[in-house]
Amino acid sequence: MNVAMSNLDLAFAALADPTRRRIVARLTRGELRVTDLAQPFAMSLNAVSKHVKVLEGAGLVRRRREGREHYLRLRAAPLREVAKWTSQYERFWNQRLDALGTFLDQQQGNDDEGSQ
Amino acid sequence: MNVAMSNLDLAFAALADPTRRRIVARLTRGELRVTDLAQPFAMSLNAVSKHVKVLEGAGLVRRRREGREHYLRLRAAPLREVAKWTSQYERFWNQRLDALGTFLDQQQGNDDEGSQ
DNA sequence: CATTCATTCAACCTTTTGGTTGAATAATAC
DNA sequence: GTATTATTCAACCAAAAGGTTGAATGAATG
Repeated sequence: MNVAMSNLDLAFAALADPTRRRIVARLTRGELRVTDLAQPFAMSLNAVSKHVKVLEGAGLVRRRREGREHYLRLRAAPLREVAKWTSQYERFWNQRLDALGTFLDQQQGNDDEGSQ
Repeated sequence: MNVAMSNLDLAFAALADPTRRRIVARLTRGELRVTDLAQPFAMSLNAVSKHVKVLEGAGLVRRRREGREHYLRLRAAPLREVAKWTSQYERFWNQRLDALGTFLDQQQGNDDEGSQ
């Protein structure tokens, strides 16, 4: 992406890819080397290596070099930022819409509420 | 993105763009027409219209047509999913690393903890 | 009805993304 | 010292993303 991205931008962008979210998930069980990490994925090691670098750039992964092996560790701090941003909207969850929302519901609109 | 994406994929992908996150933020104050929405952005109306469609595709925005005007409303349910996914990692925030993590900290590694 | 206004559609363009393959580098093992 | 192993670097590629402009559609307005 663009040059100067905010931390939040970087985190969201990094997490937008499902493979990278799987990597994050796998790293909760402890450190893994790049090769270990790549093992269950149906893509080249190189591809995984790139994904790791994206996560690293977003601060979601920390790398510890030990000889030729690179151990990756989850660093969840950026996830906290994502959670913080997201939970700003808690009051809008539950479809319990505030004043305006309910008003609009009443005047029928196109109400096919069952979608998604 | 690809054909069949999960809801979570769609939500994360939609939120990866800072413009779209701004749109979401603006919609907390109530419904807006596409034109209103586009007004503060330094890009064409068409570009904003596209962003809205992405958000709609991810279920983050609901559209209500009234004559020629389209009123957009926030639908935060997908944000809840994002929050849920994210908060799986709460226990990793705070650098209070679990068993393995602390073990690794002890054997020094390359510990320049102050970054980001 | 002719205009203007609100919006999308369609085509196009450039940059980014996500993947590939084939070296290069550098540490370990034989 | 020569393989082998772990990883990155570099070049390339196709597809997607994010933007543009110009035209189409369809309501509202004079």
